[in-house]
Parts: sequence; C-alpha cells; structure tokens
Amino acid sequence: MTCSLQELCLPRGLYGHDLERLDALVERQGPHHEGDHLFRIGDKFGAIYAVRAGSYKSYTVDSEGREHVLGFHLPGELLGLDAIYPGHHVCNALALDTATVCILPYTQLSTLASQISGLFTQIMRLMSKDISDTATLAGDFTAEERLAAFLVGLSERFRLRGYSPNEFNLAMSRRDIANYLRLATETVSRVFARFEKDGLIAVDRRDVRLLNLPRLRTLCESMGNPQH
Amino acid sequence: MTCSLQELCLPRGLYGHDLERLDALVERQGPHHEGDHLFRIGDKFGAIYAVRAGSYKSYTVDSEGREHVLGFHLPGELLGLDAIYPGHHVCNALALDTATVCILPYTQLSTLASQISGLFTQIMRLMSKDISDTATLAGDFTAEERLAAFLVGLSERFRLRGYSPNEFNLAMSRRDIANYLRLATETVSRVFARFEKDGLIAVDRRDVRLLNLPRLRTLCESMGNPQH
DNA sequence: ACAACTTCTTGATCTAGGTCAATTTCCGGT
DNA sequence: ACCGGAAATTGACCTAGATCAAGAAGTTGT
Repeated sequence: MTCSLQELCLPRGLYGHDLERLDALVERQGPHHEGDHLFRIGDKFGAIYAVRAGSYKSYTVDSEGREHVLGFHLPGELLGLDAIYPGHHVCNALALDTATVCILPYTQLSTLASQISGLFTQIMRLMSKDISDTATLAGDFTAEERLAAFLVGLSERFRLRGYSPNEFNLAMSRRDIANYLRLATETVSRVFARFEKDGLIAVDRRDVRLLNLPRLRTLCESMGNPQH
Repeated sequence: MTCSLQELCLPRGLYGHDLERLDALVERQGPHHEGDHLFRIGDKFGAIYAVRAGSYKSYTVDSEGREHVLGFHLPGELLGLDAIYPGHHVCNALALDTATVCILPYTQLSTLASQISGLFTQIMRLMSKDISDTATLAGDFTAEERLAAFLVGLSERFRLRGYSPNEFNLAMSRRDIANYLRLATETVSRVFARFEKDGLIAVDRRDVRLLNLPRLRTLCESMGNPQH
C-alpha cells in the first residue's frame, strides 16, 4: 500500500521491492482522539512513529509540575527519535485532534536499514533535521520574533503538505503555543493582537491568515534559516 | 590503532575485525590552534568529526551579525551531524584551545554502517542523544538555573572522560558561556560571583571548583534530567 | 617594564515580558 | 436555550535580566 505522505516520510527515495519490504513492517495505530497519549515518559522504547493524519504535541513535565511543550508534529513527521539513545521515552506525546500514526518497530527497522542503503540515508537525514530544528528555539529572541518564526514555520510545513501556506487552522491552544515559545499566554495573545493591528495577519480564534508573509519572514530572519 | 576514547565515541560496542574496518576509514586532522576553524557555514558536508583532544565550539552568525553559540564539544563527542540533512554545514566550528579530531568520511561510514549492525545502532544512539540534548537549553529558565545546569553538565562530561568532576578548567570565555546560555556576559559574571558568595563554587578566572554539587543539582533539576 | 588590548567585574538604570486580576468569548452538556 | 467552565483577551503593575558605563585585572608585544 502506498501512503500519500511517501515523499515526506521514511519511504522517500525508496521504490519497488524496497518500498514493499518497509511497508511490510509498518503497523497503523489509531485513530487517537484529542488528549489521547501516543506514549508517555518512561515507556520502553520499541518503535518510531510517523504521523499519518492530525497532529500531536510532545511535552515533558518538570520536577515542579510545570509542563514544557517540546514540539508539534504534523503528518509526515517522525516522533520518538529521542528515545533511541536512552531506550525509553523521555517525553510524552498526545493527540491534539483526531490523529493516526504509522508504527515502525525499531529492531526490524534497523535490520532493514542495514540492507537498504537508501533507508539508512533517509533515517540519518531525518534525524539530522531534527537536530538542527531543535536548535531554532533556543535564543534570546523577542516575543515578536518567536511568534513570527512559529507562524512562518507552520506555513512552510503546511505548504509542503499541499495545504495553503497563507491560511490554516491551529490545532493547538494559545497556552500550548505560549508554552512552546517560552512565553506567557498573555504575551502570545498580545502579540497576535499586535500582528493583526499591523496588518500582518488576520486571526479569528484558531483560524489564521497570513496577510504579509514577507514582513513576517523579515521579523524572524535573525533566528537563522527559519525553516527547512 | 585503538583510541582511548573508544568507550565514548563511535567504536563503542565494536570489537576485533569490525573495529579495524572502522579504524581503516578514519583520518586524523590537526592539531588546530585556538581560533582555527574546523568547518564553516556553507561548507559541503563530507564527514562527521569526532573530537580527540581539546575542545571546539559551534556557532552561527545571524543576519544582524550577532553570534550564537550552539554548543561546546569535548573529546569523544561528534560534530557535524546537523549537516547530513541539508548536505552542507549549517554552523561554524572552531577550536577553543589546541585540539584535534578524527574525520569520518560519511559515504564510507554509511556503507560500513549497513554492514556492521552495531555501528548503525551506535550512530543512531549518538544522534538520538544529540536530539534530546539540544532541547535542554530552550526554556524559560533563570540565570541561576542555566549556569548551574551548565556547570553540572560540564562536571558530568569531565567525569565520564576520567577527569575530576569537581575541579576543572573552562576552555571558553565568559562571553561564550553567556552567549551559549542566552544571557549577558555581565549576568554570567554576577551569577558566578553569587554562587561563590553562597559557597557553591570557588572560581578563579577559568578555574572552577564545585564545592556543593548536590545544591547545584537541586538548582537545575527543574530543567529536566540534567545530563545523560 | 610599559603600553595597548582584551576580558572580566561591578554599579546604576531601563524595559520586555511575566504575574495578577478582571472580563469576555466560546463550547459542551443537560 | 441556559448554564458552567475553559480559553482567550485586556489592563495595571512588577521583577529579572539587559543595557549602559566605568573600572580592575590579565595578556601580549616591543
């Protein structure tokens, strides 16, 4: 069976028999509903997950009980790569809406990767991408820069998936966005309002339209190559 | 030839013939002197580097010319993993003191990794570790928490390498530390002073002694599992 | 041994964004 | 349609850390 996300996900660059062999070890899971956990901290690591539909957030809870959102995961993106090293999951992942995943059992995957060189390469590429992406958020950036980068990044990711890069729906709450960007929800609210007043975006609840993508890009260009 | 860092680095878990095959493709480079570049942004990606001796820092320069320190790299640690995905280096790396590296040509490495399953596993583990580590710094942490985590992290890394975890020399300037922790140099200076006044550390220029590691750990435990 | 740098420290303000508090808006359940 | 609770917005204040400015302490070269 051929997945429509082939070009974004692990199978990229695989064809014919190799693709079939990868396909044979993939299981599907879901649908998960909003709030369902895909995995939790401490769960034994056994598989990498690829989002098929919907979206997930990954997060940790620190010793004081504060939640820290680590990332949002759209279709075609992988989850669980950080668990390989310690052998158990180091964050929680839950569905933000109705969502499904492919399960890629790690042992079988690594056996296959040693037989199909294109698969090895693709895994390395995706992990490498993860390493550079995580760096993006660290930094002494202003609230404007952070939110602009967030919106531009989402826009890019939607575009890659064939959706409109200018108009989309946020699966996550203001609180989640704020937490992810390391800001207070109030600040996120205020910056949304400011962006709207300045004609950069139009926002109604969780529906966002980017009215001036070039200026948003300018705002966050100091954060390094914004996205991908 | 057997490297003393074997247990920290790629060869981990490899023995006999497999180890020889890996060894055969490794080249040495250096010594680099303080300020020498190992690679620069935009350089074509061709190899992964493993630090043998001394230390390196990796950094970017944003569109406004500001430098952003991404990390410090001690013996046994890998550099350049983030370049696999885009195919060219996305940060600069320079030596902080007299330092040498092993060069692992990527094409040959990936061929070998598909033949030696232990090597594949080890590469995945190290990349996975990189992914979790980068997450550590992002967060709304106080200057105290950041510096404490930095010191505790270094202490761990020195301990793993057989050096004293309680007394070590900083290869990097206050300015680099500040930049890495996303603080002003003045703030770093002040927090060093405060830690010393509170009896947590003794610091003389770049020589640091950790006098109260448990309390330092407490200070930064909210930043998630501090290290490794 | 001195000058010219650079790095580090210390002190005095300033400000972005956090915190606290009060509404307003939305949504799901009965 | 109504109620209750969460989510989001808006306003008033308040701190951590940046910025500005000055000086101390190393370092390097001649």
